[in-house]
Amino acid sequence: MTQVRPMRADARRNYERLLKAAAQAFAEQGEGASLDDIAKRAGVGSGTLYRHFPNRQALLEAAYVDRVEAIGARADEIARELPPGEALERWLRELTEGMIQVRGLKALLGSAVTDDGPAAVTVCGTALKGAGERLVRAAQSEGTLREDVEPIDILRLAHGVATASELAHDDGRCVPRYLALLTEGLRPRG
Amino acid sequence: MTQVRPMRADARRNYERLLKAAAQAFAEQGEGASLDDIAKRAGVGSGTLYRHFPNRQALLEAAYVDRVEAIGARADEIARELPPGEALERWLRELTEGMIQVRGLKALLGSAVTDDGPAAVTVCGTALKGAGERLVRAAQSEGTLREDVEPIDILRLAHGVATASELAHDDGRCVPRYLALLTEGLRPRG
DNA sequence: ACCTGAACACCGTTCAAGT
DNA sequence: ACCTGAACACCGTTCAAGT
Repeated sequence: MTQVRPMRADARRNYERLLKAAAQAFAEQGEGASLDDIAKRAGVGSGTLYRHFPNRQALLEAAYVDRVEAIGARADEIARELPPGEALERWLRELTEGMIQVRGLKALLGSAVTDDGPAAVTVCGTALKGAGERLVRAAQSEGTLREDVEPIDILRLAHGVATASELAHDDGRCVPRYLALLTEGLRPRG
Repeated sequence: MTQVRPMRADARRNYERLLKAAAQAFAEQGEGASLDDIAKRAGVGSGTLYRHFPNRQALLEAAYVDRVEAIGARADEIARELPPGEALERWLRELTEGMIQVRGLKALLGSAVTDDGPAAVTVCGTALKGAGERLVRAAQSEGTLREDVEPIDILRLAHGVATASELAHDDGRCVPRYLALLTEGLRPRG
């Protein structure tokens, strides 16, 4: 195990300022927000940003982990309230709507569920796959979800539905319809 | 009708060189290919590129119209060979695979089917909507496609499936599976 | 150990000067 | 009428100098 020495006080402060500034910037301008601008907002040199976050992806992930983990936790809440099939549907709707409403989140989740070489294990990715896993298996045991579907498929398809809905430029009003088509396709053949 | 005066010989030549260079660059590097690089490949000043194509979107569209129109034409060919429901499925598969195999095409088709203000009528968009329209209506009359689905929905969803498949990084090997789920969901409820 | 900000490379876009 | 390429603004990334 690698010992994580505590950050120096100024480093820790800068780190947190960067996260806050990043969350704001991404929410306002989407995943493409200028990194230089984020450093400026945080009152920090651009080099400091790179010291803490080697690339945009890392910053995006750090800025949104909490939110993604909350989505993961929602899966368990919902599972307690609804029968498996409905729970999965419900979670997928919240997930998809989140991707549309919170700018930058879709991009993050996209790369979190991407098979990109061996190092593709991100915190967000594992959180989502874990949450999806439980819902998927439960629905399959119940018999309301096809057996030939993996959690990762569900996540990718949710991303696809979010993308398709975005093309409509109607603030996600067609999400329910597109999701209904998907969940219909996901039912086991009778 | 606006009379289109023929271009001056050198202009016409540059225009074509740009198209060729653009098609190459987009195919190699995706829709993000450097415009400056395209101008250089075409042996032309960067200002000339902007004179002919006001923005990346215009260039991308011009470079790929032929290909998109070919996809549109395929719709009619397929419609002659197969019953409506199967024809639609088949066309969707070719469309989706095209978006994955030809770099830059997905982005173009995405913006071609986007509702983006009143000026969203692009050549590629209308070609695709026309082709989709015929297949969709035929399948609906036949009773193999839900009535509450518009051609534009189909195109957006195909884009979504392509996006979802891309996340797998397996060169589109999961396209058939994801498309099968979609077409299953598109069947009328019995 | 960490920060700063100048420096560099690269890109999109405009426009004065040229034919 | 059209072309060229320098000029400008902007961005990501690196790194020498500083504390």
